[in-house]
Amino acid sequence: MSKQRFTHHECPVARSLDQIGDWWTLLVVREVMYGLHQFNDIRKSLGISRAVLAARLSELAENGILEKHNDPADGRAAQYRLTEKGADLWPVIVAMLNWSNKHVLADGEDVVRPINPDTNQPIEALCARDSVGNVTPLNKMVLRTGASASPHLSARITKAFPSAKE
Amino acid sequence: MSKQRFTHHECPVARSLDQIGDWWTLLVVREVMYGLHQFNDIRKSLGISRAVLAARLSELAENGILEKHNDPADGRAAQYRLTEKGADLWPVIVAMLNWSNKHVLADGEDVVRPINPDTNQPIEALCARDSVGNVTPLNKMVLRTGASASPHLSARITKAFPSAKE
DNA sequence: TATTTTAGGTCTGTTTACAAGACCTTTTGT
DNA sequence: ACAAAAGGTCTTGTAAACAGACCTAAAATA
Repeated sequence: MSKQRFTHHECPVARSLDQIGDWWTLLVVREVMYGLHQFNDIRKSLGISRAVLAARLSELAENGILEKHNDPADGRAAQYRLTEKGADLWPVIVAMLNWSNKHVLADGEDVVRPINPDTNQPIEALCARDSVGNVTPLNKMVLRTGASASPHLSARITKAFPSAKE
Repeated sequence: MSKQRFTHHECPVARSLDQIGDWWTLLVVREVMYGLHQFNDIRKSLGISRAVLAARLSELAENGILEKHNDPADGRAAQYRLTEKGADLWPVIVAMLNWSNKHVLADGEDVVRPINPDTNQPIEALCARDSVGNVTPLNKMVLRTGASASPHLSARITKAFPSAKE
């Protein structure tokens, strides 16, 4: 059987991995975020094969994460730009960057850090702002299922996050 | 040639994808976060093949994201538990969950949301707390390179995030 | 005690995905 | 007119994912 996709999984995390979970995909997004917009620039920067990059760019465009534009200055060239959906992957990238800086890189290795430009300070941790404006550390957040969740998932989440009970 | 790994990439995001970017890997972590700790429970919940799950669990354990314990009550069973490094993937999961809820799921689909248990409100957006305690929206954060970055990467990041200049 | 079931795998054969590099088409520069 | 470049596709070889059979040790059952 062919490689399984997560398109029809119930869990939103699985559904997102269906769009950004392939090998290379998130790195292509990151390259565009970091300012590369042309096929060959991305290819050289990543060392990815032509066929795979073409496939990834086309999937990302199909999923509305990137948009392919014609370069007005060069009829051969294409310009890949992030959509709003693509730009909204920024928190995912920052979360992975923080995790990597803390747990993957060697001690003392300092490659790239997120910075608050107002204070010029590195960020310490991610937190969450709720719909009434309260800010809470992420490790206090819990999950709760909604109307579209199956009874099975609701039971699991309720058990895993008991403090989320009404 | 075999599939490329990102172990020796300069970028921390690539280095993290080297550990959590394989197909199924992050879903296995999520299942453990949601309270499944046994091989067969994870397998049935995800519908993953035995061989692939065994490979993923072993890679996750090698990378210090999970720990395999003996079940004291059942000599056959193993207990897979998150390490601190594994638990620290929570922000990544939450970021993907938010993105998926906003951009992947259909309108009105409400499967699972992160909730602030103090206020009982859903979270609106992720934000960042810097090292002096200031909280900023994530979209204001910029990247800056450190001492371990190559000149090439430093130039790219400086160009992509001009507001991060000293 | 003997047998069956369960947990957690490994092994086999098939299909798919990724890698390297050749090749192609259109546009650009000389 | 010719060469180079942009952005691909195509081909071939290897690695990984799939379903399902098989295996071993421990537990439950008869």
